[in-house]
Amino acid sequence: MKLITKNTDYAVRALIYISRSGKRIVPASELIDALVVPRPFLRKILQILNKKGVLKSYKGKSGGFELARAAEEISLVDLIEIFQGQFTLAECLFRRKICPNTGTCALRNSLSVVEEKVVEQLKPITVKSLASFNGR
Amino acid sequence: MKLITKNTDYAVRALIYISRSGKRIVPASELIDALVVPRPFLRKILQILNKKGVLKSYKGKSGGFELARAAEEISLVDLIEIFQGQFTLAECLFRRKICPNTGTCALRNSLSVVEEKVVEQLKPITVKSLASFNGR
DNA sequence: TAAAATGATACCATATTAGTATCATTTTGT
DNA sequence: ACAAAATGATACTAATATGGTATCATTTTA
Repeated sequence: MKLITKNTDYAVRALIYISRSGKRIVPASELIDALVVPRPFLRKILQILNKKGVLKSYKGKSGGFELARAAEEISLVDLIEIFQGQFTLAECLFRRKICPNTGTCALRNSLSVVEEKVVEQLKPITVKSLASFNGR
Repeated sequence: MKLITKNTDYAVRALIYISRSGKRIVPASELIDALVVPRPFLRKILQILNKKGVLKSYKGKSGGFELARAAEEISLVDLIEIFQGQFTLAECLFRRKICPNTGTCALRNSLSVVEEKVVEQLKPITVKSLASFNGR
């Protein structure tokens, strides 16, 4: 199972790049060149990040994108939830009357704990921490 | 994002049922009745569990399935890896020359730590622990 | 005022997940 | 012996999610 899809992956890379570039407004074209990512796909991703309040966009000639909030306020969980949806367990299928032990499903209960732990692990991973990871 | 797909989900339920039934050999038909799960889908799942050494099958008239190992030796990670593949990060796309910071990718490094933690969380969740969860 | 940017949106291709269908083979209870 | 009750093997279909394209409209500013 994949923890991260390409949407999220590209989003992270783009955000790291923007973060490292200082407070500049970075146009999509520059990101596409730097990251070697398919143009229309990245453009779509940037638009979503804009709508979700992660990036702020500027139209027009010397427009582009900047971080809408501080790099340390953008966590990996945020991005995963934007592109891959909220963490969920298996759908517990009550409609189909599964779960003979009505009410308290063993699997459900165990997984919701795991879920919390996963989020807890991912939360401190931010654009800031990733950007400053290796000097470069 | 979904931590568990239906394959895994049904597999878990089936294993719990078999575990609770004592050391009996349980036929697929009984599982299908009890769990209200689509017959050919569950049959396929059971066959996979047999091939992977989680269940042991018995053909013929009063045949069926029993656990191939102790319930406490069957962990949720095993099942997830059988039906959803090994935990992986995003593919890091070296072929396409992404990752300007060659060698040590910030995202990759951070995620492999997370990955280990997730597995660590899932490991103690076994068929045994799930089966004995709520008395019934 | 044209160039360089983003916004909106609709579309397509592929992979994964979920589920179905069919027939062969084995075993065993009567 | 043999039919019934089980699993094995395998091929197919449907739905959804993922990954990616393409096009045109709108905005801004050098």
